Amino acid sequence: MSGLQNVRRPATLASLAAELGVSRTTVSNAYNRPDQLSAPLRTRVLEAARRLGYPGPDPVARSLRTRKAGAVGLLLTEALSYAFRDPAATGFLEGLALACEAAGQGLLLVPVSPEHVDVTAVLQAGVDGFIVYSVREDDPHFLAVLERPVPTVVCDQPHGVEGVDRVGVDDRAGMLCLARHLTGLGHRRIGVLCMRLGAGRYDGPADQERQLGATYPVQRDRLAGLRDGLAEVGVDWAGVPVIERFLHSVDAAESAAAELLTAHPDVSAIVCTSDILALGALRYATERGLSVPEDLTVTGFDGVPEAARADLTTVRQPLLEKGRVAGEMLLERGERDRPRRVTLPTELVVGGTSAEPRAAQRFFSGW
Amino acid sequence: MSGLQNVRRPATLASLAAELGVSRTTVSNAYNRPDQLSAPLRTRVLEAARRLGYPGPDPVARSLRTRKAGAVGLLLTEALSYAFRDPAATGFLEGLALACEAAGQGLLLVPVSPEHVDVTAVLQAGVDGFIVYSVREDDPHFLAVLERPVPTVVCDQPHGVEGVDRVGVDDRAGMLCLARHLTGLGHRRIGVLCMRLGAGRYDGPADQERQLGATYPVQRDRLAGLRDGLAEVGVDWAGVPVIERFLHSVDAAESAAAELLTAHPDVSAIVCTSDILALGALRYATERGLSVPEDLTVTGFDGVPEAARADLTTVRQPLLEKGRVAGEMLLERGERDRPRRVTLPTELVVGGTSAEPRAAQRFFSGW
DNA sequence: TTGAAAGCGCTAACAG
DNA sequence: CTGTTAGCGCTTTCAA
Repeated sequence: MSGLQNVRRPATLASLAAELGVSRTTVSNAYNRPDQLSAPLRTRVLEAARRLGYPGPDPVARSLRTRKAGAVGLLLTEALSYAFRDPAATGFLEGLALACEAAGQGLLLVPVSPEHVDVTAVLQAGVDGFIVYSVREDDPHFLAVLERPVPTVVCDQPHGVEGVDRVGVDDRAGMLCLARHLTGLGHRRIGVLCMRLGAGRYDGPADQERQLGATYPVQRDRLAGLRDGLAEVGVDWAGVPVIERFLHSVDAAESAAAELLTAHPDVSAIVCTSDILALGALRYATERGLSVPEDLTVTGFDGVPEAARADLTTVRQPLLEKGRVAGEMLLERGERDRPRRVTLPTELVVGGTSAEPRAAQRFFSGW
Repeated sequence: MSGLQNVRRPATLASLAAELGVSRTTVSNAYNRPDQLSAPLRTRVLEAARRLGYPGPDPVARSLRTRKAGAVGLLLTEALSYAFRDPAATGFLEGLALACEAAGQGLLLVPVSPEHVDVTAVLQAGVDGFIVYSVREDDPHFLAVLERPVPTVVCDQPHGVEGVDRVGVDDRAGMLCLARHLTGLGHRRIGVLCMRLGAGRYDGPADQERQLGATYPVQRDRLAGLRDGLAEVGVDWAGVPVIERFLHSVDAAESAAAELLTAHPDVSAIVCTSDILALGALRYATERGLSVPEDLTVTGFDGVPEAARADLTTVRQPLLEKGRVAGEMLLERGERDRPRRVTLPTELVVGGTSAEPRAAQRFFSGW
């Protein structure tokens, strides 16, 4: 626990009222309903407040009374600081912040450590609702959020939670589109880099069983979209190597690319389930002396700014928009009869990192 | 009752106690002081809680009673969404988030619109303290923070506020160091791009008067450091053109660079008071067909990741560290006798965007 | 080990 | 326009 100590509160609404010889209501009204008292009296109250160093009604006491906290809680699957590091998260959060701003609501980043499961922070958060960003289906923090009697909006994952609104994109369709782009170019020998598929720390090849057991629907769907696309040209998914990384970072992806190409030197394209992973694959290619796209095609997913700068072939999703919609869904007043599901469109962005495979690679295409 | 998701609070501590036929204290203890009651009784309480859908003590009521909110407020000078867009802010926030995480404290982003001044959000925030990130000296939101009877830590600016801790870097010394690097290379005709200097929206040249009246100490100091460095080689500051931009973006900086070079085509170096501005200057140079550093030297300040990627000559400051220190200063237990001032070191990073000016440019150096 | 009592600081009817 | 009356839901001495 931190030792953050509040400085002693100098004055309260009651003490101010006593000082002035008026009722507490009057002081309260001076702040909350200026039209309920005479202007001169109000001025007198406010002036006395300044003199006594009274900063206005205590926010927590007001929240208790009015039953609203004026803030939205944000639950991330990762450590809090991740929010500021992953560009896809950053884009989402910028949109969310925009929505909060517009509604005059605060945004409370709830501190959860992915290491020690500790739900108290979720239970402790003084918020009017939660935004849950891309967490595992069985995340205990998420389960705690569901306990709280406040509205919740999920972004991306998990899917289909009863009574909870959700905004996301069609990951499967997006990836299918990308897959067709690659098969159209002639790629048949494809390797995959994906993000974590389950709760435990695991780095390495993800076999079919592991893929099917994934508790991250987004990853599951992106892989499924690729599988669909490859199936269309007769490529058996069982033969497609998938390398998984627990950490979502460029460094981790670089090692994953190394692992993939060492075990399968004949792949002509590396499909990554995120742009960050693709950036790692690109870096590995550069260090290995492979030129992209001549020697190797690399693709991503998300469409983050860094990807655009690297001219990456990817599937772009409207990150900022997704954040804004999530915020609006939560903050929108009015009755919701039933949970809403919003799916935003994706767009294939063909950059300079994908091209036809070399003739030699195509030659062996009956993989 | 499918009290799954909606706004109605299903049960309270009191109702649970009544249901079980025990006192409220006992239920409270079951959550907060497990050692104060028998294990079986505690189990009975917790089980009943689950059955009745009681999510544990209401956080707001608890906060009122215990006088701690479990969260830290963050005040930014800009719109909330800016926090996720400016890489310097992002680095700071990542560090701050790390500190909050470690202390189990939430981080509440306080919604302030730079347009309409509305202090209510600051007064409304249920937090145990504030971090103020780089705001104007006379920012009304900041003044409201000072009213609140909670500890406050300022990052960067404003300077020297009574009774308030501060963490920052020595902007003036950092810029002096950079200035010497440039004068050492032989630059004498220097133009400057700087961030906003005052409250009002202004874009254009900033004369000496405007510079002196700046309400952003960081900008003031960075300019002063440059002035000092130029004075050492006899360059009169009065002749150094400074172009100011209200918006801190690459686009804005690009137009500022255009403005500068149009009015002063003979400058051999553009010194920018931030990396973002420098990135804009670089872009302008590229579009104009100028090669950097052959035709033009460009420098930044901050040392954000994007700057490193662009191999920018800049002054690096420990952004993440700054955030962490700010958080720790606020959350640290123990009495503080007097306000603490922490100044973190800066480091000159010589990249590929600075070099000796062309001979022709040097020729006119008696500017 | 448990309970009774006393508020934390404020807002919202409802009267006057 | 102003005051009176009730709590919001919880924690915390202090006794039993």
